[in-house]
Amino acid sequence: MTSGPTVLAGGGVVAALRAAGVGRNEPLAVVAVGAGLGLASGRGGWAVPTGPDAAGVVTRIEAELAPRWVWWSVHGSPAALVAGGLRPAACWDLAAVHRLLHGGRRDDPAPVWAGARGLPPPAPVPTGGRPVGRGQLDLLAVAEEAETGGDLDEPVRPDGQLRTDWADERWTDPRWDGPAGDAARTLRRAVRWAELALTVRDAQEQRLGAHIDPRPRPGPTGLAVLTARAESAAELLARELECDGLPIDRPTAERMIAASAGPRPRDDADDGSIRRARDAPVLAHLPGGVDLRNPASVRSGLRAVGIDVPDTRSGRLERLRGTHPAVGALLDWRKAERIATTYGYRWLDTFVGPDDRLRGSWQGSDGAGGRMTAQAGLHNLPAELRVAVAAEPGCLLVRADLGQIEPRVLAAVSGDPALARATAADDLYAPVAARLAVERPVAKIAVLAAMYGQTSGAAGQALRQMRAAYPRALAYLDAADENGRAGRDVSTFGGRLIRTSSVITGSAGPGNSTSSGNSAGSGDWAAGADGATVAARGRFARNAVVQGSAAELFKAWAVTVRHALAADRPAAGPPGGIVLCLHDELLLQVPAERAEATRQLLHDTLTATAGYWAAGSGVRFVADVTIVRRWSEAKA
DNA sequence: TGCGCTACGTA
DNA sequence: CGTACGTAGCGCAG
Repeated sequence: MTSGPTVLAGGGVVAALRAAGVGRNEPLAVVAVGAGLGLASGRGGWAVPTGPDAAGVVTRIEAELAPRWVWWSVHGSPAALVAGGLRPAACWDLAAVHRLLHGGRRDDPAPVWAGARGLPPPAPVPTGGRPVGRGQLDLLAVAEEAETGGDLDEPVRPDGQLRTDWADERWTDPRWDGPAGDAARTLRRAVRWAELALTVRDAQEQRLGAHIDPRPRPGPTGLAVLTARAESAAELLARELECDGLPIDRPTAERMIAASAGPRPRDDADDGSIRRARDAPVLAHLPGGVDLRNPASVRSGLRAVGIDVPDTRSGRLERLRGTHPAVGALLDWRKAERIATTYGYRWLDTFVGPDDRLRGSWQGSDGAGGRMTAQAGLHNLPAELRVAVAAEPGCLLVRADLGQIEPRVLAAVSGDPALARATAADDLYAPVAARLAVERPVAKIAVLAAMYGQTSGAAGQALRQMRAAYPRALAYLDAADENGRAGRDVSTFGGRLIRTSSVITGSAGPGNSTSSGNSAGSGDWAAGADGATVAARGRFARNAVVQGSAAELFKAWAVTVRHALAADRPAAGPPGGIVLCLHDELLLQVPAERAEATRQLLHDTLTATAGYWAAGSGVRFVADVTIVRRWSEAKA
């Protein structure tokens, strides 16, 4: 270590790594800095001055050696590599695996390191590089760290935590190198940083391997490790989705927006008159002075024409469509207004690039159960706008969705043999209905009520029947509910820790009203909450174990599809790829002549994924695949 | 300016 | 008093 890492020329890096024994699927940590790359494997560390071609060098290593790339977070320095075209087959995302093991949504190296070393999590550090949350105390801590940390080339503080000025990955601080920087020294730090990443990975894998599988399964690698790999790849996929975008037929999008919002306004005054024109048909049915964008005003306006409603939600008003012309006009207006405000010209101009691709940021795992999330409306595009999502010339869209994934996942994770038998049917609700001796719609309500915790209405009786028919599935859900009520953390099937004790969501979530923030310890968690809040936390946990496990299966499938598509990459022409992930649905764009083969690929990959994910459970998963030009042509 | 509320889009 | 998420406009507090 005193002699420093080996310095490799960019051209000779593949040969040198191969000579050192770096091979397929073998962990190889990478850190990209301005001057080049820091690489580390179990066989050594290498500094690779690349200049601006870092992505090219890494891509060559990938093509020749296909290691398992290890990075602190794909949102960190590797983001530039992905943006530069790197499309690796395998990776290990320390932050993603950290979230799997410890819950939460932290993405910065400091808590990842702390988690791997069994240290308490450090205070959050925003992009600015300064801790937040306790004000001056943390500023003092930073100063203290600089004083007591000793060697600036040593990333670990005396207390075992990471130095924050290392963790923010900006090693060109003039305190160290002077304003001009010192490229060689920065590269040495990058290698050290990569070596640390490798130690974190090893600790994570050991911890994952120690996870006791909920059900016995064949093969040497437990589900937790496989899930860690899939979650890592899902974060990578998220970056790729950000880069590649969703193909949009811009003229059609413009036409759809114009139909709802009117023509594109030339200026503010024009915008005002277009808005007034949109409002006019509704206001004609209401007394003067009503503000359509103010629910309270709308409610009093409706009362003035004899419609008395506690709120003006569309679900409530829909039933009153026939009673007064104002109702229908208002509902139609609301739909148009949604397009105009959220998915209008501003949305188009902001998120659809000159190459007619809709791009937003993606998270591979967010929220309670670790679903993927996306911005820019990618996850809540109104159905009527899907007509504007269209394959480019020479390509087709392939849409695949997992049928009834949540009850099937419930059957797998709970190990309920009767529910597992029901998954043999394409329509799971049919055998459930037969078993409960009820109509199919009732069976569906009963299953959903069990998973979501609904207690009111027709669900009550059906729920009792469910409990009798599928006791093991219901016991699994009830246990999650009870854990949530008590503030005990729960786990998904793949081993994701769901912290019921500190999650903060909306008012319906477990962290509402009186218990502001996450400061409350788990001890007074249940005691301080009222009955409704406790019940909400129970429902949250009940749902999270199913939704979260389903998210893991979905992502495992998605990244398997991604991998298979890359292996199938045509010699010439555009490669096929995933362009959208939507909880239980994949949207692919592929060359037209490959569409049918892609259909088969989707089924095969699901079989393979479910084969290990739900091994031994007897649960069948099904995908519905349609090949279309436009997303709207796929049946819902 | 920031936050809670209402509302509505998706799964 | 069925879950999760993202986005926008309004009203209010600061």
